[in-house]
Amino acid sequence: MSDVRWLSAEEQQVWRAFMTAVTKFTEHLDRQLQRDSGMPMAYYEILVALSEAPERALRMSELASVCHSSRSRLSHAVARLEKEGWVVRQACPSDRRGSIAVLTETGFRVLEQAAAGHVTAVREHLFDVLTPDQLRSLAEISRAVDAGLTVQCAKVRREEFADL
Amino acid sequence: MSDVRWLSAEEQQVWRAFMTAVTKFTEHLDRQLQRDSGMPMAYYEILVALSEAPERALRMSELASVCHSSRSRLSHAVARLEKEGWVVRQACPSDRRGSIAVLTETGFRVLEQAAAGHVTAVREHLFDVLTPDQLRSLAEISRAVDAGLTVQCAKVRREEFADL
DNA sequence: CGGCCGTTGTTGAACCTTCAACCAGGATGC
DNA sequence: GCATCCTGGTTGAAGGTTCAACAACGGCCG
Repeated sequence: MSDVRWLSAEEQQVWRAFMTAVTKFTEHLDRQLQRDSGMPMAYYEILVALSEAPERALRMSELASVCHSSRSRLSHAVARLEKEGWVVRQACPSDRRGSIAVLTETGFRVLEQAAAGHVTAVREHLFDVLTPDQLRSLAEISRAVDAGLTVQCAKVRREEFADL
Repeated sequence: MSDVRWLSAEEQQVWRAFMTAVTKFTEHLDRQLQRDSGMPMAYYEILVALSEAPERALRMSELASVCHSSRSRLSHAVARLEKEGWVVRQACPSDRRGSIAVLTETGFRVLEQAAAGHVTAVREHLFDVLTPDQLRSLAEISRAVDAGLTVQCAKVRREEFADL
């Protein structure tokens, strides 16, 4: 257990700088959306996903995977979005278990409004403060981290299988 | 209002890759800590901050600023940590409004345990998947984003003053 | 001193997320 | 057909965060 590879002083610096930036950044975006459009970022992303889908509709499970959200979370979220009148749920014709979330016209207009402020904030605090080189790096880094997590999760799933 | 500088296709790709990576990464860390040590990452960071402070003690307001946390959040969090016996609150001798959070011996040991798994996860999914060059980039990028947010917040505060 | 304002910290309500439990419907094997 | 298992989706409770309101204290200036 004591064979932990602790972080060096420089590594700690990088790590903390990273976490600070990410925390402040996402907090800023979240607050902006909440203040200007009355929804947290997770809900905004649900609306975006729906708006880009054919017919502006997606099955709950697909929507969950597109949004990197758990089924449960999505269920609660869509319930709220439905109460606002931004989304409606329809029965799925091909699978009677299924539920299809559809973006309403009202929801689409709300999304358009929200997008303006959100994109502006993203540009202002991410794209405007980075050089083109840094942006390319960020893309690479993001893909590497994502890939690392995906591999790891596959490995964990294999181990779970091994347990049974 | 329509003078929004929307994102180009490439910019959108970078933006989504970034958000996906960050979301998955923080979610992974949070889940790891919750599972193995029974605390969310925000609470872990409170314990870390206390452990590094002289006497392992900090005033609530300082603790809040070190952890980038609101007073309210910290108050709730410390209440929970106190219930676990990991932290105790003492009156501040120099300022009778003040409250001082102190890490207990139990809390310190819990933190040591938690740190092993946490640092391992961070190394595995961040440091191990990035090249030294990418790490240097990431540090720069983080600092740039952080700086951009800090400037912006200062500007907002000035505008609030202007309103009055 | 006494009034006023800013700071410190807590509280409760509302909201969001997580987790475990659950129901209903498909899919598979006998 | 039916027993079994897996999948899709919802629900309620527990825990975390946010926001607004508040109480208590310090600091400042008349």
